Amino acid sequence: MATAASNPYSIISSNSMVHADASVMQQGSPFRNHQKLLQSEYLQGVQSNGHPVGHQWVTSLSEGSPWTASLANSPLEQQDVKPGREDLQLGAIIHHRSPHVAHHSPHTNHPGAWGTPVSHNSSINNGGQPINIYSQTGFSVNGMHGGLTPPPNSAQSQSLHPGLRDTPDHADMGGHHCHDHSDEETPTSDELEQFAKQFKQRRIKLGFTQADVGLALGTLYGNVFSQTTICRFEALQLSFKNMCKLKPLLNKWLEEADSSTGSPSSIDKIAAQGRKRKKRTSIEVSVKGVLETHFLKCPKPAAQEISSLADSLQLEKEVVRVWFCNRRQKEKRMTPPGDQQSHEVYSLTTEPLRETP
DNA sequence: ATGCATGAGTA
DNA sequence: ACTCATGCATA
Repeated sequence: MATAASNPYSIISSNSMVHADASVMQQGSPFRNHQKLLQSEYLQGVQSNGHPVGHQWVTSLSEGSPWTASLANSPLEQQDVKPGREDLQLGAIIHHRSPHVAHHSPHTNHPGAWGTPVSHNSSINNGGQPINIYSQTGFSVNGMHGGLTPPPNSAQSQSLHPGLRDTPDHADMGGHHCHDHSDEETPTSDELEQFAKQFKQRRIKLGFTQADVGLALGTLYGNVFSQTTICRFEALQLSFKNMCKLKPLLNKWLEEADSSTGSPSSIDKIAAQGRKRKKRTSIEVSVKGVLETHFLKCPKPAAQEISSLADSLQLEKEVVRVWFCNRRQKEKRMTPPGDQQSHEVYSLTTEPLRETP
């Protein structure tokens, strides 16, 4: 009796219309839940004739097949294509990441290896140049933070030093100058955890939803993020490297956010184009169990094995393959499933301590 | 908050 | 074909 009564095969339902009015994704912000209001046409007032950057968000989607349309839509990447206005990417913020990333342990039983920050070069190049701040526009047009009246709370702001971190350790790469960037050095997993928690607190206090932050990052720095990503950041459900990359951005936003409390920040959003996406196949719990079992035995099944597995489970091979990919990714997150990084001392089963005043 | 999915970059 | 970063859709 799972919900997946429909055949996993014919999931090519064409009824997956884009309902943009779905506003059910709040994580329970006590303040107010903003709407999504996507699909808004974002028109560039100034359009360069030659438009050096090839950003195509105003896609036309000349698709012929469902989700096979290969649009070169890369919303954001650390390489280029900053979906911002014309005022950011002029400087060619291109930079390359490290030539080599030495990390790849064959074993998968020990995902929590974040205690040892190996050499992670800070691939986040934040020039930190004085970007022009938001151009405040009519803040009620989008129905955004027009009503955002954060209580002038300025009390319990903890002491967060953005950019005051001791260099953890990076003993590798013999013979190189240590750039004296007292800012974005590789944080420790502990610092990340703290920051994430801090960030969440502040965010909520300021009355922003995860989605808001994601959008704001886009308008502020040109990197839009979804609610999902923000959520995962707060929950430390990203890879270590990914966390490191996002931290400075979110940190920046934090500063902006509480430095301009009450001020209308222009939050325009970029229209999300409609790109057909395959309907999410829901795998029955029983089937998931089987997959899990297989995963424990062999996290990386060969193609053929996947085929047979898919066959016996009556799933598309692709679905099974993706499942394994996602499963592997999950193992690599900072907070692996089942592991609770309870930071507070609440009543534990093994601890008779339960006095919470 | 998460599960399944997409796509660029790699090996 | 995999990893990785990321997000739509959904629970």
